[in-house]
Amino acid sequence: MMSPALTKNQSLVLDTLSRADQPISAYTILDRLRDHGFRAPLQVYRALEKLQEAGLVHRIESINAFVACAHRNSSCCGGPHQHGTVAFAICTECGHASEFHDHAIDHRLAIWAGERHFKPHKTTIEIRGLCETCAA
Amino acid sequence: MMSPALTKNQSLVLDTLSRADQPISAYTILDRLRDHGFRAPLQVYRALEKLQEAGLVHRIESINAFVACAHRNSSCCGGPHQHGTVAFAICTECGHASEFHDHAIDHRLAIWAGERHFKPHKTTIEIRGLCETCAA
DNA sequence: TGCCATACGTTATAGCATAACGCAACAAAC
DNA sequence: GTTTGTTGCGTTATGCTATAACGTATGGCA
Repeated sequence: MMSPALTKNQSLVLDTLSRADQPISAYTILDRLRDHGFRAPLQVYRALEKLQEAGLVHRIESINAFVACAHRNSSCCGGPHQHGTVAFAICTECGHASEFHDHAIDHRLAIWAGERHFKPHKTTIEIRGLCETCAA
Repeated sequence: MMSPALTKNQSLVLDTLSRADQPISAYTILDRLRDHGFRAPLQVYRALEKLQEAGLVHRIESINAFVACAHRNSSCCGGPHQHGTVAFAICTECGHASEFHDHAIDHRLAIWAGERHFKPHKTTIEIRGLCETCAA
């Protein structure tokens, strides 16, 4: 379970995501790292791929954006990165995304898959709508 | 709740999706309708937008593809298009997508949203993995 | 008839993602 | 210490996905 240390590019991308207050696109990351020598999209996408594998970054499919894992330093759900499916609630007004986990949902999905002998690899759960502030 | 009849373009797009045995991209739809006079992506996207509003077509976010609603002629879940959130299990090997619904999951998501005063607009649930046939 | 809403067709452009090439750094095997 | 394999890096080019902005056409209705 020992992961290699992050490379320079991977650290830069993760830092950029950590500093963002909402999910941002790969091209936004690229723009924010031009001063650090980034020139091409692949530099971003390659780093993102590794960070996702390490569970440090999540991709939000419905908006083509990326976000640092909100729990990468916590011990919830049995320890870092031991948790189940990641879910997001994304405000379409302010762009903020809340990450959460729900074991009951995981369980229901596991039951559905088990009954049909479907082997899940990656599950996406995303709610788009208005956060409390923006709905008011 | 009376929807206007589909336009010619909308019918062509829906027919194309109904004939496909798996989700297909907007550009694939475009290619399959060139013989019917389609020339530009917007002709497809505009039809897809209306079909989605009518609940006849679903977009699968994780693969940027579209599929005809599997239940558009059924009376499950209290009648046509009265059902809750649509979920998909997509086989990354053969491309097939199974549409399903789970009220328990809907309920859990509703609870999460309610506690945080989040107003859901559209919810995405997608499991990518291997179907029984492809996993064997 | 005039107005309005909706759909349509076209061109252009924006935004997201990967293929394919070669090079560099580093560690394990010999 | 050289070979070899793996991983990451940089660059160019390309492909796929989606929408902006314009004008036209159609049909309902006052």
